[in-house]
Amino acid sequence: MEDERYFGFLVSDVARLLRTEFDRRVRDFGLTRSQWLALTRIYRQPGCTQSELAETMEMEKGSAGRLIDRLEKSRFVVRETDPTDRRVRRIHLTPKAEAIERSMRTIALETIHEALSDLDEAEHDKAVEALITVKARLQEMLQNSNQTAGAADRQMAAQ
Amino acid sequence: MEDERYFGFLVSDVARLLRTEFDRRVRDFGLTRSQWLALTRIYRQPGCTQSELAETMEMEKGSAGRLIDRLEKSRFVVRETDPTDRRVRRIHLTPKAEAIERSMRTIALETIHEALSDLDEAEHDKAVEALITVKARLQEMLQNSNQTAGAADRQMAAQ
DNA sequence: TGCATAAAGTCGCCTAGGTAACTAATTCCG
DNA sequence: CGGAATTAGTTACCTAGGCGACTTTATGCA
Repeated sequence: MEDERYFGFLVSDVARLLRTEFDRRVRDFGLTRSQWLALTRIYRQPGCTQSELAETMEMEKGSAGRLIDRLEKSRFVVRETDPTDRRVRRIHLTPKAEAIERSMRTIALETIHEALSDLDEAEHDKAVEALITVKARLQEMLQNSNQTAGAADRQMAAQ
Repeated sequence: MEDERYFGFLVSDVARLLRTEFDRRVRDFGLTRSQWLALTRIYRQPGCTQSELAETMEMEKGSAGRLIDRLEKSRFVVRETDPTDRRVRRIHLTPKAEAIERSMRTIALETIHEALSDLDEAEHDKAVEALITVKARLQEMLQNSNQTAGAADRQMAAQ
């Protein structure tokens, strides 16, 4: 099938395979790739709010909230209330999470290193550049379709 | 955050953004990117079995089965029994699905074209080559981790 | 000050996909 | 031939993530 060469298919396939492989390698740690991604973000931004986390992970706050639910249930994070703003819940890692942060990062680096082992440095750099370019364009596209949706809403509401 | 440059994060982000944008554009058609991907496969392989579809889509047969459930509920495909093997269910597109096949493909091409519009042809080709390479490596890695780990494997392989 | 608007989270509903256990049908082989 | 192993599919349970409605709390402005 010649659309094995289509960028859209390829990038989705690679993302899925990467996630599956990584999840297999870390299953014994009791968390998943998404959860680990969240942990690394919280690790570098301790006490962040859920909305901030959603922002840096580029996902909906509902999805981020549920991710945190699971992390909290597994005792990797705790939610703390903010004394100055009773809406927000600040996220902190537990010692348990901090203890495995390094091992998880090692596994992540090993996994990606192995996955990329057939690329030389120039090919890798080119691919990263291309992905950054495409990602930026997609973010613009999504922002636009968000705006048009919002504009339509406002029109509807005005009537 | 400097890991915006990490291949693993980038490829996942691009895949997710692409899926979200495409899903937004085709929502009015009543299906999703995954469902459309399945339709294109069935279009070129009418009467395929669910296992064959799972194979070409590189997913578990359980996931493929549920995808077909939804497509069947929306009247895009029908399951037919095979007279020579009562286990299998052969999938066919309905006229409704065939009618929108072309429009969906157009939207897919437009979406990916727009997403890639900041890459020149050489950059695009390089990126596709890199993704093909990485995908092949990941498939090998997954195949290996599928095999039950341990010395038994190496014994098997040695024979 | 008071009210409208915006922001932070939560929840319900949806699709998507993996894993594992299970049934039914078929094939393989002694 | 008959029993074991394989294959096709379904199902239950899990995580992940989008979308929208909703509540609670803050903020901004007349």
